[in-house]
This record gives sequence, structure tokens and C-alpha cells, in this order.
Amino acid sequence: MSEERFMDKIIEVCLRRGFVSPTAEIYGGAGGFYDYGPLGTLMRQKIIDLWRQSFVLDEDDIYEITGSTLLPEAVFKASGHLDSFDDPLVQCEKCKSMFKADEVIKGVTGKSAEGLSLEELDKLIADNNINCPSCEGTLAKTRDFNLMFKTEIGSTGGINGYLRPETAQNIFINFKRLANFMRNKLPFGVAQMGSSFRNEISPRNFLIRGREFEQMEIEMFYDQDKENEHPRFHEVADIEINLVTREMQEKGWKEPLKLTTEAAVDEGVIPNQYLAYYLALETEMLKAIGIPEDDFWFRHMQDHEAPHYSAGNFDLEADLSLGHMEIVGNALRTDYDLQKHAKASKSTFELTMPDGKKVVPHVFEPSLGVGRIFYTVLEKCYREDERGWTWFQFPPTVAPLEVAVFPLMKKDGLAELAQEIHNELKDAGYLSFYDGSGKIGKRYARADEIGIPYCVTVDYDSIKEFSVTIRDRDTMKQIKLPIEDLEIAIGELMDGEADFEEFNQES
RNA sequence: ACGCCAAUAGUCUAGCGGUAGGACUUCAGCCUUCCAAGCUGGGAACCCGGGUUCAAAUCCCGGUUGGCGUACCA
Repeated sequence: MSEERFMDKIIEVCLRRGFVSPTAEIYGGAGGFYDYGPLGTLMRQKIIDLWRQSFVLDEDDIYEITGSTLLPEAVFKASGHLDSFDDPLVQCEKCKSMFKADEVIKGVTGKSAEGLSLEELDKLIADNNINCPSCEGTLAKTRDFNLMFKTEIGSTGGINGYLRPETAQNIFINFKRLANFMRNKLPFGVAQMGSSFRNEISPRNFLIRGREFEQMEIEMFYDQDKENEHPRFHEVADIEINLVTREMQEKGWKEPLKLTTEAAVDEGVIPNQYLAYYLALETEMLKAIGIPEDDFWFRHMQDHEAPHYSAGNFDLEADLSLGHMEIVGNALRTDYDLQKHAKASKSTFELTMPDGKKVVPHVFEPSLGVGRIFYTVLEKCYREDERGWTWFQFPPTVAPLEVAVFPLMKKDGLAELAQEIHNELKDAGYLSFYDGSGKIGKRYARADEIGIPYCVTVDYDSIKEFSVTIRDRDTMKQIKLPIEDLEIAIGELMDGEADFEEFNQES
């Protein structure tokens, strides 16, 4: 494989310019863990801020919480995460079938093998010459398929704990207090942003599949009888979204189906308004951070693909160099989690509606992967010309740095004035960067490479007539304007209130 | 997780038994009145552990990390 992957180019810039690097690199690293560097941290924070603004702060009935990443065993016993994957499994090397190791052993020896270590199970299989129950092939080594990181809580190891494999459980187990806080009215939503952990068998593809990953999630609680009464649905009714239905997948699809959310619900393509509402919000957010709308769609997952708790998933898939990757999970979790936790903790999670009806809310969960979205932005904004120079065409909404200030020369007081302007831009709240070394063209190139949308150059006219030049990354065009107008101009350009061309005519 | 392949400055790479060379980046200085290629100088590397050998970056074994394939992905 000598052909360079597109991803390798992205990784190379990430390492060189401080976006992302492997964790514990100097000690050989740890697979599936990554650290965000200086620029990566700025950009990641902007993505999170955008989500927080449009998914949480803009809503009246949604609040964000911050839960512990380590939770006691009982939580996952109830949620189903433990039971589904706690068993040591053996795989047949010939027919690839999976079996529970203890059941295979019991089938041959008649003795229970529960609770034995992997080594003990392997020894029993070897000692008893146990082969594959279905094809008689050789069995591979026993593996533990629980993908949760386990640890002990307390110095004496009183109870087991696990790093959460999804952020959602914090919200379900706090349901009573949260419902009380929301005055027991439906619908309401609880948001959370934070890390989750899965001890993946083989992490691959950089940020796409790590062992620690961040999720931006909402658990939206609603009355299933009112699943088509989302209070703000009318605001997104006209937004077009890309859909891939189950029928389309069976027939083999080329182009996603474009429908307004309203039409999608009316025609039964999307099961309810709550789901549709969030598909619209996600579409708007991804477009705003530089991902072209034709490059992603919502795929109705087949039954066997959906998680154990889901009655249907419409996952957002992006067309990446690696293929179609799931970037956002949209799950109809029904009342699965609340019922499970109610039973296991002997709690009541029913709410009494104004008409006296008792309701265990259903849940819709949009779960956005921070790292996956981050990587998608990098791929979709990456540009390269015939000379091999590269840059990121980040929209200002996610650009890790927003403006760079350069003195045309270091001498004659230009550097001092440029530094002053840079400080003022920072005071005004912009992510500004000062660079006075080397030649001006080199500095533009350095700024382009990390996707700074605007460069401000201080030249001799700045001293003579108090003007500066703004240079647009995407067109390399320049406009000259008075220093006193700079802050407002940068702001208007970033917000899209002013067009670079228009500005040119005005000045 | 299994199989095959790989690992040299910040990045990309040359060397493949006698302790490392380049390019770009970076830093200091010179030059420079707007788009990375001028000049001088300086930094900076053989993934980790064991073995073979007089001698290992180089050969062998194990580990780690990465790629590809298969598997897995709640």
C-alpha cells in the first residue's frame, strides 16, 4: 500500500500544526487515545459551543448537566450494557461462529464453567479437546467481549465501577431529580457533553474510532401519545434534509431523498416530530461548520444494526475518504432505559399529566460525536493546490484562529503598531494571532495552512493615514480600511453580514 | 483479536552490521514596501525491552504503535 490515504494528509497537518496527536506518544502511545493540541482545542471548543447554543441555550425546556464518567456496576446491570457483553466468547476459526465459552464447555463436560478466567476456560477447552459445536472446526482463544473499562471503587474494592460507554446513563439515573427540576411537565430535555469510553478491540482510523470519545447528547423526554406535538416543530418544518430509507438501501441507492421535515413526517418516512426536529437542527449545524449538505444524510438503520435499546435509529452519515461514516446517532430509545432503571432501582419514573394520565416518558436521543465531527470538518475543509501547498477553508464559525495580524516589515514602528492592533482585536473577543517573522508571503501561507480566514497587514500607510489591509484567505483579495473600522469590519465579515466584494466597493 | 507489512529530528525521508545524510519546518541574524523557493548561522532523530556479535538504527525474539485484510463496533 504505497498510495497515500487522504486521512494521512490530514493527520500530518494535525501533528505538525498542533491540532491532534496520540496520547502518551513519548512512551509509545496508547491505541485509541488522542490529545487535542493548541489549535485542536480551540476548534473543538467552537464546535461544542455551537452545539450548546443551538441545541441547549436556544431552547426553553432543555438544560445541560455534567455527570460523572465513572459509574457503579448497578447502572450498567440495569441498562443492559453489562449483560449483553460480559461473557467470555470463543470464535470458531473455520466457520467464524461465536459461542459463549462456558456453555460450550458445559455442553461437553456437563460441568459449569461460569466465573472462570479466560486462561482457565482455554485450558478446559484444550484439555477436553473441544471443537466448534456447529462445524467441528478449531476454536480460537477465549476473549472477553465486554467493551467497558472496569475498575474498583474504594480502597478495599467494595464495588466494581465502569467508565461509562455512553453519556446517556447519567441522565436516566438522575431522572427523578431532573423531572422535578423541570416541574414534572413534558416534554423536557436534558443535555450533556463529555467523554465516554469503550475498550475497542481494535481502534482504527484516527479520531473516528477511539477508546475515549466525546459525545454531545440530549435525552428528550416526551409523551409518546403526543409524539407529533413538538412545540417548535413549525420552526423547522421547511428545512430540507437528506434521507436514506430502508427501502432505498434494499434497492441500492445513489442519491439521498430530499424532503422537508414536514413532508418526511407526513409521509411516514420519519416516525415522529421529535426525531425530525433534531435531524433539522443537525443539518443546520453541520452546514454551518463547513460540511456541504450533499455530503451527509440520515440513514434509517436496519433493525439488526440498531443498538439494543433502540426502536429505530436515523444515523447521520458523512461521505468521507474512508467511506460512509456514522457521525451522529439518532436513537428512539422509547421508555427502555427508564423502565429498566425503575425496575432495578425500585423507583417510579411515571409522571402525572394534567389530565391525570400517568406516563413513563419516551426518549429521543441525538448523540453527536465531537471527534467525528471535528475530523469531518478537517476533511471537508482541506484544500490543496498543484504546488502541493495546503490550507483549510474553515468557515469563521469553527476556525481555531480568526484573524492574523502582520507588520509588512518589522522596522519603522510597523511591528509595534501591528502588535497593538492584535491586542485590540483580542480585547474585542477575536481569536487573533500575531506573526512578524520571515517574509509576508510566508506568513500568509502559514495562516492559510491552519485556516485563519482573515489576515490584517500593517504597512506604511498605517502610519501615514491610519489604514490597514484585510486579506481574504479564500480569494487572496484585499481591502483597505481605516484602523478604527477594523473591529467592526472583521465582525461583519465573520458573521457573513458583509461580503468581501461589497466591502471593496465601499472603501 | 488474528494474519501480513511497517516504525530514523516537528514533518517527509536516505542509510540496512562499523554509532546517521537530505528536504521542508523551526530559531537567531541579514535582506525584504503584500502572497511560502535569497544569504549566514544554530537547534533537532534511529519506538521500547531482550538476544546474537568485537561491534546492532541495521540481524533474531518479544512488546508497543500504525497501515491493510478478516473479525468486532451496544
